[in-house]
Amino acid sequence: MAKAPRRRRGRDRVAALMAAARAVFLEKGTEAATMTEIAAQAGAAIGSLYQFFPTKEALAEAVHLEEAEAMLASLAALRTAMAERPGRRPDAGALADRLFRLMVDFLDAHPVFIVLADRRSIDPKRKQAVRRRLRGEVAALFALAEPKVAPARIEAMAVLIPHLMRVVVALRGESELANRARVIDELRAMLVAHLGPKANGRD
Amino acid sequence: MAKAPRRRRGRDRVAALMAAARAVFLEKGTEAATMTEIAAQAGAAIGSLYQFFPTKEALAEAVHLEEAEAMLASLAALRTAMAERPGRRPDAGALADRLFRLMVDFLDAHPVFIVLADRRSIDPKRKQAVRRRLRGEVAALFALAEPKVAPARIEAMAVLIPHLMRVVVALRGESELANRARVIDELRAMLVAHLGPKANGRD
DNA sequence: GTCTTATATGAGGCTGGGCTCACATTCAGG
DNA sequence: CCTGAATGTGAGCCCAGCCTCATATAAGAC
Repeated sequence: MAKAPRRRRGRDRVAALMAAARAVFLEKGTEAATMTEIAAQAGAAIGSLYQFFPTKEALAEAVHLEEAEAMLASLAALRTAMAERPGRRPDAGALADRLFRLMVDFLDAHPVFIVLADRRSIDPKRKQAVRRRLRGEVAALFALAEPKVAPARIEAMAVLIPHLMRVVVALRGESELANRARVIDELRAMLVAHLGPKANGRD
Repeated sequence: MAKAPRRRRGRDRVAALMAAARAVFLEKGTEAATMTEIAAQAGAAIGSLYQFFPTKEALAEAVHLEEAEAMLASLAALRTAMAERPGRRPDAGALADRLFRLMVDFLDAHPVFIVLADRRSIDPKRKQAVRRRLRGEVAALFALAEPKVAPARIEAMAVLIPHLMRVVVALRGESELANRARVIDELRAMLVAHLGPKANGRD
């Protein structure tokens, strides 16, 4: 955002514009979405949109960053919760289960996140930075849960688990799929079993 | 393709045009790719491109279909090979391993396939039809390998395994990722173990 | 109340890119 | 050869969509 709002009305406008952007980006994708439609959906004139977001790319990046912060906040909350209860720490399998569910819930509330994380409209450097932070959080969680697991393995899971969300999103995108819940559950079970107490012996 | 080529020269042109389309779609995505650039890369005039493909969407669909047929052909070949050796049939885990590797290899040779399978440029009905056929092949393979596995489970895996390829593609798309191979291997191991001899007891 | 600055507006400039078309060239069959 | 069909060509039409700007209004400071 080039010019941050300074008055109350401006902040409300920006909130409405970003909400509209989320909706339109989700429905059409970032490239097919038009600035005109976003402004209209927010009940604003096109000029107002450009008042706060100098380009379409800047708008996409602002939304992407906001979504990413929400995701990171969820993970950070989980981490502090775990840190405060050293006695009840889950093992790697249980943690993976919680992480998977947390991310699925997040996608319910923020379905546009992966759309933006994928599309080319956003500067690869920014996407990379977000991924790095995300992985850092996931790795920290695993390190907290089971400090003995090999760092290379933790790193691999920190890369893999967020990417598994793409599968969930793709499954949701299929309109005519009878056993969607079943498939998602199968994926979760696969992950949890892989990290379960009996399975973390590999190197 | 609205007008199929009738002469030798026309067939060569179409081949060159589709090759260029694959390259440009892969590099820029279907929406950012321009018909002008595709024609140029094929060494053809823009008019020649429109001679054979009446619209950009038709071109994308033609490429998508061609890629899909190649994928289906690989699977069909595996199936007939298996059917001809009833003695040496792999169990579900071993089959999943072969399938995973086959698909990864396919993505090496046809990296544009998932790009097209994802993007909105292609009619959802067509994409759905391709997915259905793909799932049919995978399910048939599992049914051949282990007829005893519950149909619902086979169906779930037939949905899941192709979608796992999205993860592989996403990993490949990350330029600065040190342990890419390691992560992909972890994913494969996870899948194979899930379907291995000790694991297919769930329902 | 007045002044300054933030915010609002939407007609229109401008450009890129999908697509057309009138005309040129090549090829196969007779 | 000759002729018609297939193929090749690229200037340019057309329009959607990003973005600008001149002008108007609201809101906070004093």
